[in-house]
Amino acid sequence: MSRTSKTRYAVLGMLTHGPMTGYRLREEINGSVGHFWRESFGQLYPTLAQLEDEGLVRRTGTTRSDPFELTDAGRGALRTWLAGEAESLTPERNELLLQLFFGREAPPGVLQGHLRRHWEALEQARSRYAALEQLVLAQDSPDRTYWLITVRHGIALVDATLAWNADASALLEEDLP
Amino acid sequence: MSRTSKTRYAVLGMLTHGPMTGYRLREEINGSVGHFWRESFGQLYPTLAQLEDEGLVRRTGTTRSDPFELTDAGRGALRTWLAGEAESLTPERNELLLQLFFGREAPPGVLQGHLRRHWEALEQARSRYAALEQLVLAQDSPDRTYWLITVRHGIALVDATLAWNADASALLEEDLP
DNA sequence: TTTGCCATGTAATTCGTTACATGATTAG
DNA sequence: CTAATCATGTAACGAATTACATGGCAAA
Repeated sequence: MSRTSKTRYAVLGMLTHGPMTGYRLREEINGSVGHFWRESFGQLYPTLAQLEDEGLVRRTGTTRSDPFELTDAGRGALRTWLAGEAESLTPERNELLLQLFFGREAPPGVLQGHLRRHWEALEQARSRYAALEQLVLAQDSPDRTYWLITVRHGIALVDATLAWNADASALLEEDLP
Repeated sequence: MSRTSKTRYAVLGMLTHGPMTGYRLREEINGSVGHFWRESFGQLYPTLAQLEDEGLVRRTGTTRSDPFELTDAGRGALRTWLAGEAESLTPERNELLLQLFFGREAPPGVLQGHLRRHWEALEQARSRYAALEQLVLAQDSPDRTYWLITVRHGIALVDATLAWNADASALLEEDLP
């Protein structure tokens, strides 16, 4: 868990793409950076209210469903965060790895099964990334390079994990006799 | 955040290596699987107490500082978990990627700086993994293969991330003019 | 007119970390 | 004797998800 929430920067950042309602904001976030950053309403709305209080964000109109836009202060806060160093992420808990680590206790075969299912999930993720990459490459936006970089990250990790998965399966096989 | 805590399985699993106190347990966990699973005392002790209540774990002696050992029920619970499918992990939030995604708003040069520092951290992680791998390879334990698999996972991810980092830097350079 | 989507919010709950407090034992 | 390490626990806090509740509006 992060020491302090970064939800605000996801919001401020997305609003550089134009005014949006909270609802839309969440769709955009989970749609575009969903592979490494997701937001829930329970997190989003309180954050949005706080940003409004702090004057980093304002409604473009007067009704409750008018979209929000970035204020100058908001853009400033975003740039300050961008210039700062990201908190190094604490190692993520990986349940599959934990199972493998204690694999000696597992009935024979189940680990291979786990790896096979994991492989299939990875393959699916791989195709989603491939499609997303094509989409980004077809873009003509000043953001294109930045978006491409984040997609390539996902691809790099999935490919590495696929290779590892195959390696792990082979190691398990060798170990059987 | 995971739906239900898996701390208990880290504990039960570690106790297959022999009786241990809570203190020791935490050292062992953070030492051996620390690259993908860490525990804090605030999490560990209550979990241990609960496991004792459920009869999955018992003190080897009568004093407060006697180590815990696995009961038959505990080993059974561990095996049941091992046979089941791991919860698929929700995509981890990655602050650096978020910064890169909104990179258009960043002052020129800072992103390259972020990537360079990230590179250096990765290099350090890489050497730690290399050392750990040698350690595991030198082992002669029935667990060796399983341990190796988890170390290789770390290596695969770090290597992939290093390659991506270089790629990202290059993309940013191209984008400058 | 009713189904579904857009939109906003809150409450309950869970997970987890950090900080704090305490005491026993051991090494110097 | 005293500092470090081993050992146990709790309290405070924060992040985040899930579920729930509400209402407007548009299309079928």
